[in-house]
Amino acid sequence: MNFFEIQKKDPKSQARLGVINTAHGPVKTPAFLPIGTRGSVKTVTAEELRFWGAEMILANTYHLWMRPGDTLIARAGGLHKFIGWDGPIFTDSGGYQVYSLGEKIVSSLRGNPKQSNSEIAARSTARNDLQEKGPILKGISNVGVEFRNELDGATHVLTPEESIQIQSNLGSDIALVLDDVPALPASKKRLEDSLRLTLHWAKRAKSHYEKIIEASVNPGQKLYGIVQGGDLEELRAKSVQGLQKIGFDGYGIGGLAIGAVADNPEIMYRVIKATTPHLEENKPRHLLGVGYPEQIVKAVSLGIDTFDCVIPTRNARHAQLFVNSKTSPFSPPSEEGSGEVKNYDLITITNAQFKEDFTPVDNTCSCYLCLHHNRAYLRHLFMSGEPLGIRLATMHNLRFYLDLMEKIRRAIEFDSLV
RNA sequence: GUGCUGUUAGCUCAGCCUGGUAGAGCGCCUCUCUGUGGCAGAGGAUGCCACGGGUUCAAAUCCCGUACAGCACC
Repeated sequence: MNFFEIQKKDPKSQARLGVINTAHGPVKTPAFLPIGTRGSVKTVTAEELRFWGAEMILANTYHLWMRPGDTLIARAGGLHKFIGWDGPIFTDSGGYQVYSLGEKIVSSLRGNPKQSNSEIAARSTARNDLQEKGPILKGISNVGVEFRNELDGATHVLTPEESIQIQSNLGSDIALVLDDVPALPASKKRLEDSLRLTLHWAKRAKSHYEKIIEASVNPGQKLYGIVQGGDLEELRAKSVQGLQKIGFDGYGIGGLAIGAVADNPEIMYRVIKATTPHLEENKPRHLLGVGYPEQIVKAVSLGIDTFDCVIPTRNARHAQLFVNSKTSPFSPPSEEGSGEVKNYDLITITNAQFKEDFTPVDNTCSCYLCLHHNRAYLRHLFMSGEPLGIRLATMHNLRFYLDLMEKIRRAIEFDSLV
């Protein structure tokens, strides 16, 4: 049985319908992975996730390393047993924290919705500087990344080997190599340096993986390389070549859900378009950290197989819910440009307009929230700080995303994607 | 009944002494969030300054009275 099997290719796009066969079972693709950074998809149970159609979840190396510790989890019998989820688990390498923990330092630079390009550039420069010499993220070097743990103030160095070792102890089904995630916009030199480092780390990660995989908590664990290179197409191609030389079971495509790229998805589409043709067809492709529903649909059409993103779960905690609109999910784009089709509204349930709205959040949805409660009640729960509001909203948004993936798979099957 | 203190934004209060037509915190309203941030931030609305007189070029501010509240004493 191959790790990845393509069942059908869409005749009109690069989309693929397939199955990833992991050591803990199959994952139908295209797939969305709910995020459970600390070994928990916030507020929901494994049984609920499975019921809604989640087949694989994502957990985070860095956070579990810090607490409760990967060796403790290994003693518990691995992450699957520890958290009570016997389905496939995908682990991020900690590479993103190179970016996100630097981000925390410059939080005062965030939050302005209408930023000029120069402001975005200033933020990116600040982040890149911090990534090199910031107080929490003390430094990136050939060796690895030095973090100062916020929990106890101690410094820890995460090396490519350590990241693999931790993921081996966790026993995830798909592991990622440690990568450097540069903020965009960034200079060509910064991107070249970053890519050189990421490839250097990837080689060391693979080498360590080969040494320890037999004795790992999960010997069936697969390893993905991560394509970097910022917004420069030639660097992305170079990145793919470098990874192919090392040899991986699949690919993460990184650095496309942050900063200037998040603000302008066209960059993301351009980079994906320039990347996927270089990748082997029979290896799965994961787009790290993306995204909004229309971005997922578009990325699938460009040849992406799996996604993970905080949006459905985090936005739920921030009172924002996805609601289906009347238009067909895959009707042709009305305007030229991205080819995105936005077929939903993102409502903020705390808005005063819902104070006396006694209708369901989404009357086309069959989740627990929509079947049993109305908007006014959900708003009340949020306004009162009742935890149930967050939980119900999380359930609804995950249901929305997992339904979207089901619709996408069906659309590929019946040639009706876009 | 007498004395003292108080009455300013939805709430809790600052400003009064030394006059120049109002502030804070919370709440409320809106926005932002892409390999997690139950976080954080940005912006916004709201006042017959208890009421009635007076002094003054000008009163939340000084003076007099009234109402209401709290405390103390009868």
